[in-house]
Amino acid sequence: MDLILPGLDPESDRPVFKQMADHLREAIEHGRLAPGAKVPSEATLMAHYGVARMTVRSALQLLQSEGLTVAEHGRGVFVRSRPPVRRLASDRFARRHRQRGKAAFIVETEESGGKPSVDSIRITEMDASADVAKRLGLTAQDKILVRSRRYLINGHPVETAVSYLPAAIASGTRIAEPDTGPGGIYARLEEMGYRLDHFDEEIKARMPLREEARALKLAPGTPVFHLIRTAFTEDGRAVEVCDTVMSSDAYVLAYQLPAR
Amino acid sequence: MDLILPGLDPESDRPVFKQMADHLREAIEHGRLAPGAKVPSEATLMAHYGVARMTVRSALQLLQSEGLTVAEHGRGVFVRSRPPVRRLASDRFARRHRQRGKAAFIVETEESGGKPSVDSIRITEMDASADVAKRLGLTAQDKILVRSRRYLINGHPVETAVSYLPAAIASGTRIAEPDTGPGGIYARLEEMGYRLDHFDEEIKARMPLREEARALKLAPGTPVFHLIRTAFTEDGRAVEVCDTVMSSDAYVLAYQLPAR
DNA sequence: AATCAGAACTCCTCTAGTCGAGTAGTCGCC
DNA sequence: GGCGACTACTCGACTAGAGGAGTTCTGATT
Repeated sequence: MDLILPGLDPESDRPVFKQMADHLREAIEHGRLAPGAKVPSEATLMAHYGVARMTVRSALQLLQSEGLTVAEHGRGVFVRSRPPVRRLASDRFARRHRQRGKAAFIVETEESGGKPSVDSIRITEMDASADVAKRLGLTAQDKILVRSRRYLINGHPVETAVSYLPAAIASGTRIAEPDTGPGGIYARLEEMGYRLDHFDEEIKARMPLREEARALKLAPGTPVFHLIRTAFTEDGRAVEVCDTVMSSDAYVLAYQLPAR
Repeated sequence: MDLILPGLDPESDRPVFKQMADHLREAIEHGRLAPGAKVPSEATLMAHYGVARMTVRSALQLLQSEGLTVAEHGRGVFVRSRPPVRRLASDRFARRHRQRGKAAFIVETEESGGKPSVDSIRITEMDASADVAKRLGLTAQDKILVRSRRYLINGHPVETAVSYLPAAIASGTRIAEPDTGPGGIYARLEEMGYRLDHFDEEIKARMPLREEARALKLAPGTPVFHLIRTAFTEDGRAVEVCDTVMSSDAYVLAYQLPAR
């Protein structure tokens, strides 16, 4: 733990706390402070730089907001170690996977050696919101079945998802029950005659809302993927909209684009 | 500007500055503080809540790190107004677009009514890094042509991109010149006989590095998309890797996934 | 040897101020 | 009318403290 940090540049007009953050950031990026390593304590940094506590805290705050460190009350500040990421391939909703009998999330997680679980399953019925109605080609009068749940890997939450389906299709079916059975929602839809053709996915990245940060136990400085997927049948009808929020450091998304 | 904020809850064990941030966040999310509106000044908030200046600043800092507000020195703190987003469709690299003679970025931006521009074009040649070599199926000995540039819309930077191509393919061609000509790199590759088949895209979201934040003039609390695209020819050869960093609030990415 | 109490160390919240610097409006002078 | 000085207001950086609460180590006691 004998990290060597440069001194401050009194000539520079860069604020002291930013200079300090620069030094630490540089040490992290060059591996002198490895993932999981302990960043010098506030007291140590105060002494080394000869500054007040609040100045040290500003520097540490900056690094934390950049997602480089996490502070643990009573223990110290540590360099973030990125958790193993899960790769979402573009063929993840292919029929051949669906027919093997498990939901996409379960299969993928087990294949990569993790223990998948799902909790907070809630099913309600409500009027369609404007956005969902538009995506499903419905009007505001139409009823919607709403299925929300949270996905975890090894007990660690990574994703929340809310599916919206026309009540006319899904109400009273197994889709409206907590356990949708082998292959999940999409397998049930196909059994019911809605042959799926393709999905449209729309991806945004942003900082999480407060509830999202809580639900996914996100460290400060972790953005989320906000993904909205619409499922289309072979006759061009939208039958499901799935709105998911994913911890950005648990996922890499992968897609294949045609060049022709 | 007669925003009404609740008082503090002395019973709560939630820190004062977080309670204040909650109030302001709630006002922003419910539109009582509209995008572009001025958040009450530090002095006003000090008086309203009866707290010290640093406490007010902690609350404002929190909102800023969540990407909800921007502070302007000497003017005030304002609710962030999201810039118009550009949607990247999954067919954006289809041959029919390429053959119309302009690069994908230019066409799309003009279609959505913006003025596209490209700057900071730099072309170098170097040894392949391990990651790029692997993606291109080369060894560390192979030379790589590196094309980096920055894309702007209406003078506002939105994306930086670095393309890596085997020097054996691209060196000495128009791809190694600042202006790659109509249709861009991909059109040149196809002219040279490399018929493109598909692209693999890999998407991560994270907080920007310092240089990225500077190059894209990102407001604090804005994550970036980090997208790595590999171009494959019809015979399965990787001919280009493009590493791009995009301001997350300038883009929505859209993809189509097969269900079969 | 095991356990418990305390000390030492960590980060967290908050106060009460100082000085600095950018912005914008007012008001008087030319 | 135009221009500059002044002033009030804004956020930015920093100091020097306080008490609190969670963690870890250590040493004494059983």
